[in-house]
Amino acid sequence: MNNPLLRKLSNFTALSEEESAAIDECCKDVREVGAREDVIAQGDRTGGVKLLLEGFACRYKTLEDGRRQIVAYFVPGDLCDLRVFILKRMDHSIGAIAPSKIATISPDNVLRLMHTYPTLTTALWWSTLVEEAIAREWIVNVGQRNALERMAHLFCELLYRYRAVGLNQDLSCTLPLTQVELAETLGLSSVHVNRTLQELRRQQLITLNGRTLTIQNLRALEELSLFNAEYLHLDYSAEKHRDVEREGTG
Amino acid sequence: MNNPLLRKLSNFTALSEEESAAIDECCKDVREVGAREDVIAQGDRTGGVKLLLEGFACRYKTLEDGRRQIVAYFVPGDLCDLRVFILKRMDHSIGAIAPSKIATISPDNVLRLMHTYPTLTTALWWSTLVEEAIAREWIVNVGQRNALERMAHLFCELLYRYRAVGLNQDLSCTLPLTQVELAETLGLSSVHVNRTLQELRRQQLITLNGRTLTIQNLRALEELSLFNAEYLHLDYSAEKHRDVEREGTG
DNA sequence: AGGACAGACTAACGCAGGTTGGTGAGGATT
DNA sequence: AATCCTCACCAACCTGCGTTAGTCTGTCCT
Repeated sequence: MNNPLLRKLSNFTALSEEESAAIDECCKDVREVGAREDVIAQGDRTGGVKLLLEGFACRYKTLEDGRRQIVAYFVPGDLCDLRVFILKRMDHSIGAIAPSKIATISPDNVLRLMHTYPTLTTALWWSTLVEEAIAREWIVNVGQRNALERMAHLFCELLYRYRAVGLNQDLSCTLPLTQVELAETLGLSSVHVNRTLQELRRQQLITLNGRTLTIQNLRALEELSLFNAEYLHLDYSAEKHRDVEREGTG
Repeated sequence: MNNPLLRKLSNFTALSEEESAAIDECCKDVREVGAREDVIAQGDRTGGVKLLLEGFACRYKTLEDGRRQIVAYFVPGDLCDLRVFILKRMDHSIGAIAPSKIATISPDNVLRLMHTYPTLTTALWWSTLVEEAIAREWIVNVGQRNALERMAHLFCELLYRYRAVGLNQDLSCTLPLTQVELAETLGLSSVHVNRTLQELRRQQLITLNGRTLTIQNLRALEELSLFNAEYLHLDYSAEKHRDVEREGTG
């Protein structure tokens, strides 16, 4: 199973061979996108659903005066909203941050998939509900947390999301963002992002080398940022773990 | 048509008598909720879909240390997410701000509605896509705009949303929020909300009496806040207007 | 009538984070 | 090898907003 979407959905429910194959079959239309290249631009007519297979991308909105806010990250396995084709135009852009591979799934294929496989439908809805929950948490992040907490929270979220698709290395993951992009994500200036990163390193919570983020002390980072993973709704994998524990003790 | 959901959906597409009746039929289970009363609390098991018929409500998240962030408003006609029942637990709360009437639609009814009426399905998906777009815009709001712009933007959004369900009076609408709640929405302190409201009044952009917000100069308020209504995706009603214009001139 | 309380509003002060204007290292281009 | 970029990083200064600690008004109790 090298399709990250399948790995992601396995956090919600078990999928049959047939269902997995059906999804795989829909991910044949793959495009490579360079770093800092737009996948879809604000104002474009909405096309098919996009699935990030490899790389790193983001949703962002640009204000008329040039200020830019990144409103979501895409890690491999993330879909842009399943029903975008209902809307006429994109109200935001999607851009690659690292070089990426992106599959386009046609509306027809989405509808056919969901019509044929009820389990899959539920699993796909789950993934979009999680995406919405993340958006809400980001509002909390910029609205209530200070710079240090914000950044810590973002790093916790990233690690959990990479874990969910098996793309972490223990407590490390790739972080292909520049400090300016981090600033545009967190609603801070790039100078202050720099200061804040230094503070997180000074407190021995993280290290950064090159494009790799390593979390030194996840527990402490979670406490600092008041991180609560419930909003990621990784219930099934949690249950699996509990089941394994029960089997072990019972 | 006194069901505000129907008025709202009419911004996206025309609905038949039968479709309208089918929705009405699903909104029989109505509950009255007092001001500042929770409808659903964080951690609750997810039940049916909620529809606000009258009043004003919000989604909010509370951090462990007590900080609270309001992440969405509900005006009449707004649904809480159509597929919540897929998730096990609520990761946030929904609370009434003004005394409200709330209909609960069972998962069965949602699924049946969507199975029977394709047009309705699309219209309902549209409404949830708009909800997500609003959440993204709120991230931009707290991330990029300063206090004055933030509040101006919020007021513009509220007016457009009230208009979409015909509950505005020209440039006025109800604003049942306290300054503390506004602060929790905008990621500001209540003191600064007070200062900012005064500044908006000083610039003759708005007036407030009692629970009524009146926008004195919508154009200026939109320019100040870099407001762009596209994210509300009120396409169909815009098209209707264009059609009327064409009919008039052609 | 009088007390209690919620909510709008104010003043004074402090600080988190923004702004400006840098340096310096590394990588790509010519 | 010289030039150009991009990006991390730094110092000094400034300001928007938060914090604290109020007052005042209207409304609901009793």
